[in-house]
Amino acid sequence: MISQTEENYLKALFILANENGETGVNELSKFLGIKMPTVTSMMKSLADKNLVRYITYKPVILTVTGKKEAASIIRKHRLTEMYLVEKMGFGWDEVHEIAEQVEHVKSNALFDKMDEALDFPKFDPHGAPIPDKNGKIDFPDQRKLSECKVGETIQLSGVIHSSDVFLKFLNSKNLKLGTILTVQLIEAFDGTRELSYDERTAEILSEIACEKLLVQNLKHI
Amino acid sequence: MISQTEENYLKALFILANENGETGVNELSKFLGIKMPTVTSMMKSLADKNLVRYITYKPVILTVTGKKEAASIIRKHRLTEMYLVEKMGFGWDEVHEIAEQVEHVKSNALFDKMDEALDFPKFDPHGAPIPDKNGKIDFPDQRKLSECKVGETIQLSGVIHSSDVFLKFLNSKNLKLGTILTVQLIEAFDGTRELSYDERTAEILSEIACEKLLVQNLKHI
DNA sequence: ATATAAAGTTAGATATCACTAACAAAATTA
DNA sequence: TAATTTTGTTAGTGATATCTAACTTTATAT
Ligand SMILES: [Mn+2]
Ligand SMILES: [Mn+2]
Ligand SMILES: [Mn+2]
Ligand SMILES: [Mn+2]
Repeated sequence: MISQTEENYLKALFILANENGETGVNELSKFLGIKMPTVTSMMKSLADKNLVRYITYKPVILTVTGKKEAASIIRKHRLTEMYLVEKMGFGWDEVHEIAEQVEHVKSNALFDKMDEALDFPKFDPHGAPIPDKNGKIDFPDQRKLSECKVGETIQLSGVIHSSDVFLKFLNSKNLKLGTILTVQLIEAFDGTRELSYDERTAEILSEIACEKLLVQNLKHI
Repeated sequence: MISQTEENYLKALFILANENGETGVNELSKFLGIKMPTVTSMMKSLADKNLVRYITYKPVILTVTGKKEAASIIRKHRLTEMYLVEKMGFGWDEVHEIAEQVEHVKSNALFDKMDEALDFPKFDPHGAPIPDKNGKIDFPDQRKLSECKVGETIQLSGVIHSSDVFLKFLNSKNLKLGTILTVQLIEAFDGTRELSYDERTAEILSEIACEKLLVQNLKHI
């Protein structure tokens, strides 16, 4: 049995993994808000359970089993968020904390029912891909809005690390997933962007905000 | 903050409370499947938090705060069961274990949404009353089927301590909440009942089963 | 190359929640 | 009333998950 605490570590490792699938103890510690010695000892115990590969002073890597477990929890989290938004009338800024708890419920049936009721969604309300039952994730062709050039027209398709403060800010600008944007201007001095979308012709967004927004090219018919 | 573990103790105390609101440590221990010394020490710690009144060798009583907390958890449990059955297509024999976990989710909004979606139900799928937000429970006028006399016609309105085995057994007999029953015969020897309902004229039910079924008088128009 | 900073570990403490073994009180039976 | 059973407590142990303080290793900067 994997405890709720362990599940949160596995999920974090999955999310933080770099290109090599590695995560430093310090990074993990900061992300979870748990002190490094606690993380170190948890890594030892996860290694004993064959969920991570861990050598002292080296970054941590999820095993195949660990990766599968992590993906399963992320799947539950994202299905829950989608269900709360689509079927229960929550806003996208209200669901993360609830999903953080519901993701630990031991019941495949519950999440299968959500999946079915939602007609097997591929993305959560923040545009993050939902892993399938085998833990496979279908990453869409996204880049950051901050990487787009002046004149480009793209579609908002995701938000990174969606804090409710940021999501409420997007609400106030009427920015939603699916919104089609054109980059009108990039301020050379501080990277501030001027964007047009809907009826808005010159909405201003800081570079920091643009780094948290994911976009895709428009789909042609 | 009340932990998940503590919540389960409070809920049990609420359910087991006798006429005086008391529960013995032994009874609690058996109900929760936790050894008595553990229960004793938990009672001390709940008393420190002012959730129970506890004097050594005396039965335990919930304080007003404790009772309120317990009712709130029971409310969450029963709303969840109702939501799973009514909105997600689960059977009444499949929801208890899931609700046992979901009841601990810290989010008033989640349960308020369920309540609203269900149009503020008064009973759960097993006929148990759902406490209101203030913890008040509206007990219906129920008695056990085993207490009914030959010739009485009543309506099935609840099941006691609903294990999935028992519920599946009721499914197999096509017994549901709302079913109208007539007691045709009570076997003097062992208390076995012969019942008629729907198109069935002589369905046999053991006394043990009848003790687990709650009925009410038919409502007149 | 050395000093400093950052990252990571070890050791030891604490809280929570469980257990067994041994004992004590209360209730029941003889 | 005395013996026995049931109920309940105390004491001591262990697992899990957290922390702080002190130390070590690795990486970075001078
Ligand atoms: Mn989330
Ligand atoms: Mn979580
Ligand atoms: Mn239940
Ligand atoms: Mn529970």
